[in-house]
Amino acid sequence: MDIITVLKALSNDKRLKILQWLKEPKKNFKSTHCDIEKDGVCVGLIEDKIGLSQSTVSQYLMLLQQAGLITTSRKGQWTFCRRNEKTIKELIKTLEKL
Amino acid sequence: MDIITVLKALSNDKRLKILQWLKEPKKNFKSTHCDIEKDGVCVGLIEDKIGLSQSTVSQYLMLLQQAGLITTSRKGQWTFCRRNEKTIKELIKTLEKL
DNA sequence: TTGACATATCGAAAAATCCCGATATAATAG
DNA sequence: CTATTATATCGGGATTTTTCGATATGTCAA
Repeated sequence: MDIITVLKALSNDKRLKILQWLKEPKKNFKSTHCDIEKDGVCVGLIEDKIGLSQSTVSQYLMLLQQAGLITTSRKGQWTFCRRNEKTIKELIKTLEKL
Repeated sequence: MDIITVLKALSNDKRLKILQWLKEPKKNFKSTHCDIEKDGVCVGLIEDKIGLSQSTVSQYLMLLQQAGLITTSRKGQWTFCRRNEKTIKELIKTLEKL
């Protein structure tokens, strides 16, 4: 985990929002075509909710992924996202020692 | 505490370094003219150590202060800095709930 | 009050971030 | 194979961040 990369990724209210939403995917997203609990949240659902362009969301998710804050998995035509609690815990541990 | 302001302030390795140094002022700074333990660390000591211009350091400290991460107090010609543990704890709490 | 030291503020160049629309790619339905 | 849907990537304009040198301000000592 690169602490600066992680902190930068979090330093944006839209990206922070995404991470918050992904904490409780079922509560925050509704899908007709997939099981959010099981699969995760697909990119399109985030796009619909956040009020940013498709390309921006795609780039933000890539950023969050590179920081290790989310993981993504492609299933057919969809890319599913979940939080990566490991990095979030690591971040908190690092900040506690800071 | 504005979480985005705090995260932005932390998202820079020099500023993070300053905050780390201020965790153990006595270990990280030597002063001839003041009692670090009692007064805090004066701006000049940070300037000497960090390898940035005086103006940049002054601005970074202002930024950290505005984020609530440090407090400063003027004593005579010196400005002394200390960590503000309150905000750091608040940040950690917020991230734990995130 | 004048000089020396400590710090703050100003103005700006360079780099990074934010965010978009257009376009590319990948997968599926028909 | 082709159109449609989902996502990724490219190129770029606008804004913010990074960092500096120059200058201003504030304080003390002589």
